[in-house]
Amino acid sequence: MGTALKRKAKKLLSSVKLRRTNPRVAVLEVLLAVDKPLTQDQILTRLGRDAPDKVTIYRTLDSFVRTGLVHRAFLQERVWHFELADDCTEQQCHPHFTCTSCGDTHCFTGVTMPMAKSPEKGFVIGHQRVQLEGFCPKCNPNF
Amino acid sequence: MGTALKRKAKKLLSSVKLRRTNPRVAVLEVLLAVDKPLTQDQILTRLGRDAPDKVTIYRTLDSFVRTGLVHRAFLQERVWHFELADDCTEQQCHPHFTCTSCGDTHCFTGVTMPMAKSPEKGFVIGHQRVQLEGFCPKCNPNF
DNA sequence: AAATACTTGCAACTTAGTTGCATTTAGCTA
DNA sequence: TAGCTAAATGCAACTAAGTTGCAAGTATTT
Repeated sequence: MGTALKRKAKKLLSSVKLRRTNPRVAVLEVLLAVDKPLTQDQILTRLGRDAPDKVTIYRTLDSFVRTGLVHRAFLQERVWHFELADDCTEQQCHPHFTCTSCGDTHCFTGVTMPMAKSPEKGFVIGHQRVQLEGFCPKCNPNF
Repeated sequence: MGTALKRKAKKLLSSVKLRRTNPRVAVLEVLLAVDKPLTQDQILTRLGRDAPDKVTIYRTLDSFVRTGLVHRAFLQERVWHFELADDCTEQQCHPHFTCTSCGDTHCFTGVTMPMAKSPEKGFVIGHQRVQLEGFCPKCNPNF
């Protein structure tokens, strides 16, 4: 893990007043390095040999979500995906694309979607999530 | 359960060449009556006293999804929601709204969203899903 | 009405997430 | 810098929703 990432991770932790523990720095480093939504299990795998307990990762991510450092991006196949919350507005994140062939997920960061409008009075739309499915370039047969 | 619904359910079953069994008719009746996404558990509850086994409901819904009668609308809190597939296009369904206060889900059937555009060559977007969160009229404090 | 392939129900399993509790540790204070 | 204390960790055990295997039952076909 690069030292620059480590430094960035530590800075982020103190910015939200979370204790700078090894598991937290490690998990945050992974998310900073990858910069796309990962499941807890994927994070665990990437931490490799000396990864903390899965419960620690669970609670670590929970603390990140509580402090707004990280978003629960979406639930796919009964698994939460987590990603850094940096470029998301209050109302919506960028769309997420999942390849139905290889299962890989990509952030469509540059793509903006208009907010849906309530069909009738009384509904307050606080947050909008857009999920896309299809083939990624790697799995696209005519590409 | 109304006899009209039952008749409609039976007709739908034969239209997709599925055997007309009691559990299937019952589950389909529930979905026809409610006309919004329900979880397997919600369906089980609505069937009440003489509901079939939860595994039967699981497999029943599976057969409905296979034949295109029903959509898996989305996964919320690790639970699939199922709804009739009638008014959905190939590319997208209507947006779904979930109240963060009472947890109730509504279909925004009248609301259309533009399809997201791929940010780079090679991605094929086959399906788009839009999820909304906020307060429903019942839970909206200023309504 | 009999044959048969499809359905059902039960039990047991899987997986991701979650909780309780004893132990350890980061960051504060003296 | 040592000691204190609240916060964080790891282990084990639990939960919920979905899933599979298999024997028994049933809808459709002939």
